[in-house]
Amino acid sequence: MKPTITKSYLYEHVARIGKAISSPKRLELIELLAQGEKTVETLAEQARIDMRLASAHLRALREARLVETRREGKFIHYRLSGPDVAQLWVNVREVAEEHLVELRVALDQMAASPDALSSESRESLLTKARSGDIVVIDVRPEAEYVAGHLPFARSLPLAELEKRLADLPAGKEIVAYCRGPFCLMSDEAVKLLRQRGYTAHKITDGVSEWRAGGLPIEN
Amino acid sequence: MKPTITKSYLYEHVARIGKAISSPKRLELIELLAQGEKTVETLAEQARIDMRLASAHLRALREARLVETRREGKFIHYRLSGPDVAQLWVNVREVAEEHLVELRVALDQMAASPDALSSESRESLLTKARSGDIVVIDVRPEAEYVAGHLPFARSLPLAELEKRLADLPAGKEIVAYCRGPFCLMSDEAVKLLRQRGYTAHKITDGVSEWRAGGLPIEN
DNA sequence: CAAACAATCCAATAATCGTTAGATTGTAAT
DNA sequence: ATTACAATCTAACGATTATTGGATTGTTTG
Repeated sequence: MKPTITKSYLYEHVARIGKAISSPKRLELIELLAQGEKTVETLAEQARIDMRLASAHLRALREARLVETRREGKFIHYRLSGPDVAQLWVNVREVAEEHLVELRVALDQMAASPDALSSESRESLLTKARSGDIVVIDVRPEAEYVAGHLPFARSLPLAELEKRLADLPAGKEIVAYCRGPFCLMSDEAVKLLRQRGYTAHKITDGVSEWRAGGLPIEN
Repeated sequence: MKPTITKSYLYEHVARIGKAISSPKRLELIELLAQGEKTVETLAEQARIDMRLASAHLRALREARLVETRREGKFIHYRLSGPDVAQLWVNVREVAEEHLVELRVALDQMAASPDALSSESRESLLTKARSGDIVVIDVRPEAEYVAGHLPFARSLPLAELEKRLADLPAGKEIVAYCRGPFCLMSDEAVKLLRQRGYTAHKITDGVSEWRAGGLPIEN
């Protein structure tokens, strides 16, 4: 017997996606997964929550078909089920930034340098990076750099920045980025670099924002 | 005293948007509001729910700053607080269609003619409409047509279609549209037109989908 | 086979949400 | 003022959700 399909049945399914992104923890997990495939353990550690809680939230995300899994030995790797999921996260975050004043003031207070990029400055950044005029560094963990990074960027994880300062050319302007507007690693990198006499600033774009802006990502 | 701003505080605010769109009824209200400003009464009637329930859901949407209000006499008119909200609705719906099989099969069962538009076919539809090769009819209530409609479309509400058939040229191909992929008014219009000997089909695009496709909307 | 460990499952609690009913507010018309 | 009516508010319920602790599954390693 065929189930009666009502109009509200359609909205119920779309609401499954809404429910999945209605929890702060799950949004954080999505943002982390937008940086690349990760194990439950890594996700729990990076989101600073219990592994069992992470597992429960990932289950909810999987039931909404926003994430998929792959087993490798003892580990289960989670990934977003498509680039449209990362795009959705960016979209929701942008709507929130546009309409929720509290979020805007919080972002202003947190970020040392707001430096939001318009699409023109994205292009000009790309040009300057290509010509070697500036040095773009990716301060996320190396695994995330490997999974995808901005063009012409080199990997220089925040944790290793201090001991690998020699890798950076002396006179050049440094541009740091990390996971996106909510990530503070690039701020810390800029702070450290300026203390050491470098000319450095950050951009709020992460890989997802860059891609959402229509620009290419390297692997 | 300044509140301590943690990272999770940011995600909590984004989750407010997620919570707002985590209810089927609220999604339906958003879709209705994407057709233009409406009173609570109209929304309750068109969503087929009690006005008090509609009011409660609209309150939730207003607290998430997705809708705004305007008073006019006894009536309170609700509207989306920006075009990005309609765009978000389209985005969430598309993610749901992409990943939730149940939704896709339900849509296939409901719609007589699926006819999803790619961006090329949108352009070619526009060309044919401009040249007068086809007649595009907007079968939504007239108020929604007035609030914004596809280029070259004429208003012919489903409720009046039968008695206004004379308005339609005899030999021409008719293309009907309504509120979007979840709306069945265009299907009913096509059914009626074919019974009367017209060559008619529908497109699933509504105003929001059309705009999300980067094409212009007329007023 | 046993030990170690990643990850999930199960059960229980507290908190939140959706819905309904009844009472109340605000505006316009008589 | 009184009436009518759009809309909101308040209270209450049952249902759902987030979180935690403890037990269990599945895999690798010795």
